[in-house]
Amino acid sequence: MKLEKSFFQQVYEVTALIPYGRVTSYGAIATYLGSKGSARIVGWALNSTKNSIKNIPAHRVINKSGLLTGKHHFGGINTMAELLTNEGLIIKDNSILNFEKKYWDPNIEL
DNA sequence: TTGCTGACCGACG
DNA sequence: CCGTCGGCCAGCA
Repeated sequence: MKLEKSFFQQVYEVTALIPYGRVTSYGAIATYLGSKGSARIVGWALNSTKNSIKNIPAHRVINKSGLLTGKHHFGGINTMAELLTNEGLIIKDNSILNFEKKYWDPNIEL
């Protein structure tokens, strides 16, 4: 299959496929796209999602430690945590409880 | 056009 | 355990 889409575009697709109440990591998406070391780019792409008209659940994407590193960029410091909490997740100290159980890996699910 | 930066991750000392 | 560095891709001055 030839995906001539840009790395960013692919990030949007994968992020949009994240099920409700699930979370994944930048590295997982990067790995799924074939660029393991491009985890940073994933975060950069998600930053562009704010500018995008599409409703991308970027709040479901966090770092591999289950830490909400990107909460600063959601307009509000608590915005990301509240969004996740609203989905049934539990945020404690900027980290997700039961992260392993709520973890959604595109490499496995897709 | 060149160079720096950014929501990360893994390796090394 | 903690600090530092390289790699990856795209946007911007």
